[in-house]
Amino acid sequence: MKTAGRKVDADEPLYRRMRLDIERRILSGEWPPGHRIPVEHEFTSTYKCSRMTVNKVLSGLADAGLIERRRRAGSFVSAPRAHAAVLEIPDIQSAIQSRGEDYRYELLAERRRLSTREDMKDLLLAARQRVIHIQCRHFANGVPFTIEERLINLAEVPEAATVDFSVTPPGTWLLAFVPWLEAEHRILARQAGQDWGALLNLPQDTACLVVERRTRRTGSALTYVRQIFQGDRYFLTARFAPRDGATGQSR
Amino acid sequence: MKTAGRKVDADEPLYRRMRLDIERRILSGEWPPGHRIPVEHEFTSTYKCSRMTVNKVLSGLADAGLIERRRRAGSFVSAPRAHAAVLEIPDIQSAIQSRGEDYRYELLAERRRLSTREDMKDLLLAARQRVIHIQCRHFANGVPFTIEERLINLAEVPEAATVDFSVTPPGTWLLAFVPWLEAEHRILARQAGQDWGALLNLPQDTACLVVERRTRRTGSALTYVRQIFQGDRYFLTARFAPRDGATGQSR
DNA sequence: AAGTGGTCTAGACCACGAC
DNA sequence: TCGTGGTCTAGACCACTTC
Repeated sequence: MKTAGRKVDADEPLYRRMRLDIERRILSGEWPPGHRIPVEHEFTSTYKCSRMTVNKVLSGLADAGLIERRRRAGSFVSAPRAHAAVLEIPDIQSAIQSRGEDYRYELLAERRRLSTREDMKDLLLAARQRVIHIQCRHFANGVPFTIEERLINLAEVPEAATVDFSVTPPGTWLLAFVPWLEAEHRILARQAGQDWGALLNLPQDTACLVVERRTRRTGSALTYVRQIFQGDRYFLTARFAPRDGATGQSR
Repeated sequence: MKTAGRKVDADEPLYRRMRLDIERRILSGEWPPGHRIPVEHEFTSTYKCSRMTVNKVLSGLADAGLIERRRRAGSFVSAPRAHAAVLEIPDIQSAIQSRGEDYRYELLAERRRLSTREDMKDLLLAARQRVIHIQCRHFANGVPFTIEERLINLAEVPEAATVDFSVTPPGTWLLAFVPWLEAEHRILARQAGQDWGALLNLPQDTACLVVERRTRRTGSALTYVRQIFQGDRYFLTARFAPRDGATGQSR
């Protein structure tokens, strides 16, 4: 075992150059969907490296969905999966402040109660639980930016009972307090109507963007939130790169 | 080098069990954000395996954004990044048909022209190019489902000049023809207005969901599309799982 | 200076599945 | 059957960064 160590060929690790090479071939269409790419052994010759290194690259491409690997058959360029995009839905407070705007928060209503039938559906509850129901409003530069309606499941997040939500926005508190969750989102458009119009200071027929999110660990949801934005004042952006991007910009 | 080969401990490869173990600790809050997790060498003892195997797991967690790794300092649980979600934006035709509904397509207008100033912005063109401008409509069970306005950059996709878009929906053709692209999405809400209302058979003030997408390889865009949906008839769903999900459901 | 992760090797055995 | 990928080892040297 003489070994490694020669490394630095161009300051860029071998596996990354290999990965980019292959991605380029796929993205350029040189290797179209369905194309069988070289087997691992061929890559070890081409790049003069061990099979482990090749395997790391090809496994990564398979994880990213760019190729599919089948034993005995080989590795094939995948067909693009419609359009998958990574959507970043930021904390409202951070979003407003990061744009250099002044942030203000207002609690409109807070009720603690036993879950209604609808609450149970929103929170995926199997039985009645105590919940907190919050309605609040976020301002950017003094103008209503979004209204928020939120349920917090006290069975899953008992600490929420001790928080003063007249001061602390529930989203900000939850994000800081509860680590790493799964979330399901639903995005739709709806007319403001009387309630939303009054709260967002908009004509009743204005189109609003509605983002609903259910946040959970495994079973019941911890919280359910519906945020309403003026439709053309706020928008979501999403980006898809064949990975390296979705994987978290990396590098 | 005696070796490997003992493998099958529980039908589940070691690296996956290790990965799930660590994810569980992070998701449950046992290892909260900022927590320093054991160093690679400790894991080799715990799991009685080589450092490569541990490294594969921890590197994967770092790619997924669950931990951050710093030389000499160690590996730390990340703070959750707002809410990242994987948004699937399907091909219209597939989406309608996969719900068992009847799909119909109608070309409203097609023009071939030199890019206008606005086209250049939408397609990120540096110079004037020939483009195809298409307006079309998709029906589900005979009812207008979405209207679409699309630009195709003939400099990047010359083959589009030969396609009969009165028969083939441009999105379907592009998805099948052009492999693996990057895409940027913008999602917003807007009132129907006169044009959209007439085409979607809606009152003018109806809230519509607007999805704009620019698809590119590296430089200029290949195509730019704006799709308009009745706001409460269609919605987007997105899901975030701390990976394994975004990485492509895998498994 | 020393501990940590980053990368890599040259093997190994296994399981799957196309042939 | 046997080529392919799947997983794993027991080392190695390096680079970085904190101590």
